[in-house]
Amino acid sequence: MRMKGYNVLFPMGFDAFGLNAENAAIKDGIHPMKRTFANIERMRKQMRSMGTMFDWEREAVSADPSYYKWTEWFFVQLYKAGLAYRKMSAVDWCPKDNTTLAREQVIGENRVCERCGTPVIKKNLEQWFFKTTKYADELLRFDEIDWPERVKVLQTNWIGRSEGAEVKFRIESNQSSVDSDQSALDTDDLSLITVFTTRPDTLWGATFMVFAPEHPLVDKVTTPQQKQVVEDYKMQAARQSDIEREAVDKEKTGVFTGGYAINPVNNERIPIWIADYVLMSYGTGAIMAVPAHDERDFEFARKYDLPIVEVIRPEPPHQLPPNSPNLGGEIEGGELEVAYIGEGVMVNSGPFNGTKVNNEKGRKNPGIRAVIDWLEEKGIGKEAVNYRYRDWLISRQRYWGAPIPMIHCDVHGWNPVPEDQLPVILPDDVEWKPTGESPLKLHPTWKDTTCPICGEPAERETDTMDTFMCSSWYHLRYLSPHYDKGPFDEAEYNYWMPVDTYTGGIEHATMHLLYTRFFHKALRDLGITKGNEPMMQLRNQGMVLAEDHAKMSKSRGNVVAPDMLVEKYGADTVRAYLMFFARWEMGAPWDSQGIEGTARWMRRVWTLFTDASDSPATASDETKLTLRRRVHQTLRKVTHDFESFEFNTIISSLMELLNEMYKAREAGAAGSPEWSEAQENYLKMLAPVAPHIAEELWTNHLGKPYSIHQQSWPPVDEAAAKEDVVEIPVQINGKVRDRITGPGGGGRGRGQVCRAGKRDREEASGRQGTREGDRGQGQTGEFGCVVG
RNA sequence: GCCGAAGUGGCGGAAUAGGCAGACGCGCACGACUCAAAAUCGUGUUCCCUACGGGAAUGAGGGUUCGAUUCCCUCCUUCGGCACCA
Repeated sequence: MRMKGYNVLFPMGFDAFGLNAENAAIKDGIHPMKRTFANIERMRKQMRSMGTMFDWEREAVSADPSYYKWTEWFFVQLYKAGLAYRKMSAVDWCPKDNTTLAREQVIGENRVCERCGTPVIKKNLEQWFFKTTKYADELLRFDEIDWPERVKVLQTNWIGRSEGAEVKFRIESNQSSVDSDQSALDTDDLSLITVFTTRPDTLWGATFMVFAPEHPLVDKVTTPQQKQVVEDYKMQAARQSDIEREAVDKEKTGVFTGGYAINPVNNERIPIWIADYVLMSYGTGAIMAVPAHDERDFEFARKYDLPIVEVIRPEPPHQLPPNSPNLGGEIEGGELEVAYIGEGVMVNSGPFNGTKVNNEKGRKNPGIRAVIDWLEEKGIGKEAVNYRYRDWLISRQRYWGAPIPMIHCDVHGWNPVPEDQLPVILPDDVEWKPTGESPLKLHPTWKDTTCPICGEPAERETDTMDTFMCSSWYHLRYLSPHYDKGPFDEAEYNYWMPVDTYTGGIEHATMHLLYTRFFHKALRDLGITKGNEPMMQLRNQGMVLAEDHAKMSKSRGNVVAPDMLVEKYGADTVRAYLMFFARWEMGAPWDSQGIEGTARWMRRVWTLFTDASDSPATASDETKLTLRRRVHQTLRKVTHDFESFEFNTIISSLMELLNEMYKAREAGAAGSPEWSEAQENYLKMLAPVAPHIAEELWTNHLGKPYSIHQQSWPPVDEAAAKEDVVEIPVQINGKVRDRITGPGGGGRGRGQVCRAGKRDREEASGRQGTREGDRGQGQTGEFGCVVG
């Protein structure tokens, strides 16, 4: 890119806070601060030895107070904008790391901690959150960015948008309610319960309601007779781990509360049950159950003998294709065998009987659209959207992170640390080894401060921030890491931002990459950043696995150390091999033998350029033209492949061209202008791959001015790259029958169909005797070809 | 169950607006140089066959086409994500 005349900023920095660093420090017994900065120093050395061209002037380190001052500042800005808030809820807790985690940091169906792999548990705690859900809809839009489909799909699934309706059900007044506070139930607000459904068209089939066991209204609806079973069930549900509870194949369980609700569309009295298949954390924690058209409700209704009312009926059989399977059981009013999820017409649905229902979601479905309009008109429900996405929990009960700059006063509650007092410095004299408590809480004096409102004694927040907070804005700090009047210098921002190309692993898809997009959009609304997206082009690199096909890790002892390789083979070979040995986006297991081939190539490059066998050019014109054609074809390919991240084929093209050059020299091309051009272009193409050898050969053997890295990228001479003869095979029945040659037409843009003739296909087949005779009988086959 | 990605030699991987599959490299075999080895250079290396010739083959099976790794349909396998989300 630099050789193409762009000003490129390739910064390097260290996201040095966080569990990884802290846990490693605990293990080694070395203070995380000391350990972290020692590690950074070692990595800087490794990077330099690889010949990387980072702009070290712009290095940023998130664990440095000059950095986390602004991490804290951003927190304050978000707090002031109402995007940071504190709430009590059931949160994920890692029992090994002794901290809460964000929903994104709980991985897989075993629900393990993203850092240490320990299964997480739920705890009811009051924690700080960022209101990421406010941006859910906008985060689903990717039209401005060139990101891999994979990442977009992962983010879309993670946000999990579903369209439907909210419907209000009245809870029947229950004179004999367990709750002694009768008045609570008498008010309209509390006697209404809202449910979310994606299928409002099935409302007439709602024959019971189910609450999550933890639902706050459970006690209110439970009758004295049912109190004991309800309490028992709640206890049992609470004891179960999430994994047990969420196991899909588990048989559904639940108990009747004794209470009833009124289905607002037909005033039917329907029983209210509690069951653990309804989750408190999604929607409103209560559902309307439509057993005829929902598999889960169906299973539950069957088990507990609850009524099943069919409200969607498949179209009459004569409209179905013959032999189509019985869609959802008996149509003639009998008992359904399974829940029917497909399309059809509404029945038993009062004013909507006969309305068609298809498989579309939301308003695109005529049945759903009609019912939503009707609900809104009647005031008993409205169109609604629900997400599985949650707000971002950022509190960590850990030491090694940026302090959350908030102060709690008994009188004035929570208030941010005044901006002129930032940063809140992370003290280094704490007991940072694990005790199960927030380390900062145990510091004798650190938390003592005064309330910014009244000046009376108050306490600091002793939790620290999730490190993903640090990494949500580090691209901005690179712009001006030494700037102290703000998080970044606006002039630099205007010059560089947004990030043109961003690379990283796919594992960040629903964490860092989602957080940083949220962060950018939130800052945009605060007037701090511009544009809608922080990173325009994203490419994911694969992972280099160890030779045993496992992930490289110190504990497995299968790590290949880059500095050892550099020492053995030199930086150029290591760099080139890393580009060559696997597809960049895929990654592959390391192959320590394969690097020999790349080393051999480097030696052959060296030999070709340093052998003093440049005799007067004796090669034929054809040899020279062919050489030139190969050079420009390679140039075209290499230029293209750099842009599309196909680094492995860059190396193989350069290897091929080198082989061609050896042949051309053999044929006496050395000394000709074409030879010189080939040499120059070869080194220029080699320069980004193997910077050291390219420079050495450029300045010392070709005698060109220093530095090759400041040369401009050579343009492709399309005329020279053009093949002058193109041969197209013509095949019949998979056999090559004929060949047609024509002038090379410069690659693309061909499309002239030439009718080379007509031939009876059967005759052709018969002549080869490879085809059964009844094929294509009597037909006249026509074959064309395309000439370039 | 739902969503997504990927299946090509012993290995990493090439080739997709359809055009001689296996580029390039690893490994392996043979040869040259050498007293010898290493390095280097050269030749060969998908599989099968009555082998100067022919046949099969890009996860499996169909389809479109003169021609399919590439486009369409149905499956299978592997990996990743989500999952009682109403």
